[in-house]
Amino acid sequence: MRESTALDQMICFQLYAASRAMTALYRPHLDPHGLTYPQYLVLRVLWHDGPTTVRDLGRTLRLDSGTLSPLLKRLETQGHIRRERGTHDERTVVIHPTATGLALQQAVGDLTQQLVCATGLTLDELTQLHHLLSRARGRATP
Amino acid sequence: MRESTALDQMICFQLYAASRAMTALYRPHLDPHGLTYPQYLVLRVLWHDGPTTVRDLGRTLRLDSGTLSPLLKRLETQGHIRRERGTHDERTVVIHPTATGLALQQAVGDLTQQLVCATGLTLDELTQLHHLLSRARGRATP
DNA sequence: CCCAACTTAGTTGTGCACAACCGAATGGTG
DNA sequence: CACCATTCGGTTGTGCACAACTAAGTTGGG
Repeated sequence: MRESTALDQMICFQLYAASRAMTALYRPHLDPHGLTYPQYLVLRVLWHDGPTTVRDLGRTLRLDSGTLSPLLKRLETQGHIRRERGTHDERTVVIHPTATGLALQQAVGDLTQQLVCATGLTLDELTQLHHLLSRARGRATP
Repeated sequence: MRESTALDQMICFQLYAASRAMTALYRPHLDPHGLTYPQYLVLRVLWHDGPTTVRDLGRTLRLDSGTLSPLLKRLETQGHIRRERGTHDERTVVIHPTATGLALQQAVGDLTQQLVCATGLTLDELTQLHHLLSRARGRATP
């Protein structure tokens, strides 16, 4: 089992390094719009799902309020989102994308092709990678 | 190409989420020793390679001095490492593991088995994942 | 030899992540 | 109704990441 030991260690480091490398690939495309990668993820959820509570954003992105609250405050300052108290449950806060927040979807555009090219992986390999990552995360975050 | 678009996006998010899930798996094993995951990575390099310059640590872990300098300062405060100016090139700083730093290798022990179990991936799948992550990162960080 | 270009490590400032905690709102139970 | 555990969003404090900059040391070309 000697290889396994080294391999597992490397997997964890590879994940850590690959994740940072990917966000570095996004950076030059997001920077011109004043966005960070986590902010972009939040906007993607809003573009796809419309107004969303802070709770649901946290569940989707697996981030807690300690991370989301200041991030949302920055997006609000930039005018991309609007906060609104929930009506029937006043504990909740609903995040609405504003017109400028929605416009960003077109402005940022489709980053897919450039990133697929950057990795050099085939569509088949991307599918495999997606499958393995889902499984790896499956038991870890039930 | 509709699937490709969604897939690529998901890959990047999956990497991001999987990486955080993995460090979360390490946390309970490292916390008792007062270590964070990046600190553990630094120590692993020192355990494996012996005294190492800050430059080489950065190259190996793909972290810059802005990240490493304060991290190493904390490891030094904890008594796990010692800094020493390079002799023939006084710009360099060589990081030496101390006795307590080396002892941590035994204290932390082998986290492999528990983490392999946590993911539920087979050895074969781990090998695939390792391969794909290397390739994905390959062109991104030449 | 001398100086300009480069390398190395460190500092500063911003923005995540996450643990720990807080107060307000909610909802079930006696 | 009164009580209390739970949920929700926010704040605080610590530790990465990374861009931009600095200062000290090194090196090669004139």
